[in-house]
Amino acid sequence: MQSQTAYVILGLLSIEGKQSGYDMRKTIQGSVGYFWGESYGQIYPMLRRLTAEGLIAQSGRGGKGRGGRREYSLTAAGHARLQEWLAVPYRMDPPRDEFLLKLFFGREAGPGVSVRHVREFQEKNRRVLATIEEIGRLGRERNARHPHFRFWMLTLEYGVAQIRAALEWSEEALKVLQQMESECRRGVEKKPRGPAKRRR
Amino acid sequence: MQSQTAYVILGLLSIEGKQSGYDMRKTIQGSVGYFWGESYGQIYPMLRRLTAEGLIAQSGRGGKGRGGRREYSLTAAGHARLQEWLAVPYRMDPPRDEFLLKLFFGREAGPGVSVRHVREFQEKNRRVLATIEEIGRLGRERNARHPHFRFWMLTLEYGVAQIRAALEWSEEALKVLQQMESECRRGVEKKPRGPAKRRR
DNA sequence: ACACACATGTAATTGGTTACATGATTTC
DNA sequence: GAAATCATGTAACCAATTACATGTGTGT
Repeated sequence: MQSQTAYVILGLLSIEGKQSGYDMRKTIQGSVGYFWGESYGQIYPMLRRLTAEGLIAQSGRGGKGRGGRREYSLTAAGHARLQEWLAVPYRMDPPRDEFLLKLFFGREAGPGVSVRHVREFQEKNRRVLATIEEIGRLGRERNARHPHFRFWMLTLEYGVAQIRAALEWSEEALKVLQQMESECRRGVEKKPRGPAKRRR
Repeated sequence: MQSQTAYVILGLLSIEGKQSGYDMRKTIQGSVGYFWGESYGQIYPMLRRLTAEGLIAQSGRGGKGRGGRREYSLTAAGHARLQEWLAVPYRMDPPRDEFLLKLFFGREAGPGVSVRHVREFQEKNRRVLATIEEIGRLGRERNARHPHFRFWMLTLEYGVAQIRAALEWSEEALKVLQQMESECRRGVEKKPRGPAKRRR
């Protein structure tokens, strides 16, 4: 299927014209960072592969041995390949959410533990929300007339909607869990061996 | 860090008492399936490892060579390990959303392509919503008094909230994209070589 | 001269999917 | 006894992170 990393790179180059591997990582973090990540360990080998396949090419200095900045840009073939990929239905990669997993098994550890997780969840989400909004602010300033702009805004708004929903849910979840916590405490007062809280 | 798969297995056994690898996969699909997946290729090797580490043990028939059902259950050590893991803050695994990626680069292919993706997105989400609601229905019928029940409901409600937000967003997104599509068409009428829509 | 950010790359390892091969049990 | 489904397992492969090693250019 050729790693998705390949297409992030092609896509990025289609927007930015030319970038180095280093640039790409930065750009990714500052634009799609909240829903996509790439590590250098993925990017550099992929740049080689894409060059070998003729989908991208180095602008300017050719080999130049080691060290030094190398910028790449899309070839016609690369551009075609990107468009092909865009037209293919996306596949959902199997979701894995450790937060929900821990919450699901939460009974095993008592509500207090889950309360901590949910609070952490709130904080993380608020931080991500701040990042997204910052990305949006920068984008609007600098790119409002860029032809890609409305597509970017759509992804941004999606992120915002998801996080808002998550935060609203988390308030309700906290209430439920705190309710359970206090039941648990009362239970323990009345009958110390009551609603087993620890030790199966 | 020892694969998360290990903890799904431990967690499952803590709830179900004893299960075979085969059971586990089924159970996972029918409970946490919408936010977690496991393949046999992960489960079986992990069952060996966990047995070797003494965190789970085979109930009943010991070796018995090959073939035949093998049920496992938690050992005291396994139970302790699960609780340890539950208490550790969860880590967010780097998100990767191919749908958003294709939408982000959507300009490259024209709004029509994105419209298709968003429609597909709606359908997928509606299907997942149906599954979640089915899981919820079954859960309420069979487990409403189970001590884990309220934790399960929390994860379920989270899923529902996320999907509802996604669907609401998708309606707005469609409007925007369709607006772009019609602009695009009008543009093309006026100047046939205009906002390149297809064929690089 | 030194520090620091910029920049590229590789090796080791893990995590995971997929496809395949095979055996056991039930049901007709 | 054939078919279906229950059940276990392995091998090949791919994707990805992490830690490490190294080099370059700029400012002080």
